[in-house]
Amino acid sequence: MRIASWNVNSAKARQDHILNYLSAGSCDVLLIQETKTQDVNFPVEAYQQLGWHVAFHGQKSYNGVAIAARMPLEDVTSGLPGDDEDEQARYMEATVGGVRVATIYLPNGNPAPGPKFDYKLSWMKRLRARAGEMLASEMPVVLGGDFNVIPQDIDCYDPPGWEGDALTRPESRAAFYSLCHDGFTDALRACHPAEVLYSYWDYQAGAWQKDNGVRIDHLLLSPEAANRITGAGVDKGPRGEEKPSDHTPVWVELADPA
DNA sequence: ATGCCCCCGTCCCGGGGA
Repeated sequence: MRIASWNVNSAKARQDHILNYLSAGSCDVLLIQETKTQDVNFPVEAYQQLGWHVAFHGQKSYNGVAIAARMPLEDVTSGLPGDDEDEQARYMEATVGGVRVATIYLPNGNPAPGPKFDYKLSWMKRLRARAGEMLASEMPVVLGGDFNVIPQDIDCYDPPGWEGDALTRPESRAAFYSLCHDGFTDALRACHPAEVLYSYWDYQAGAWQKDNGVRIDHLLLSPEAANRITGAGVDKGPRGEEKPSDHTPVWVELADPA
């Protein structure tokens, strides 16, 4: 089973890109972020016509996540627990093919320091709490999405230029690695320990052409899922298409359960 | 030091993104 994650920067503006990606057999499950549309306007019929299942959790203009899958989606839950006041649509879970998946659009957190950075860190604390519950379930778990964290300097084309940014600050990296210390595996880094891998290139200043990228889209696997990894990588194709998202998909392949 | 570009919306500018 191949699970991919893609921040599409608008489900409607990127509808053809997404459907082409699914039709091409690129994955079995797609974790989608930044749908930027309310649930009432989500183009659900387009997915159903392809024979795919889809669940979505959105809001007007900003944020929004979705999960598309060949197989039925079970036990869908929307929203990250831990703050009833938080109305930003950034998190959803489902069980598909026996794997518990989460689609994550983690807050950017800039400017840092400041209230937006505080929100990012508190959100990551809530994510760690929820992730701990999922670990305890001993299900195979895949946390996939736009984490808005550049884990290491190798994941950034210009580390000095990004110093102090919310995506590279020590507090952000520590919160990301606390998930790893708890037992989650960064699938792309585990499969490619020394390779430069990027998943996002800014629209501006010819970043894509110059390969000025960063790796901020991640797939974190619980031990029960990590034991089944047969490969992981970046699909750079979609970033080079006409009117692309500024992110490109990352994927992990899991062997069938033993 | 700033903007480059792109998305959205009771929409032709401004807020937000990373």
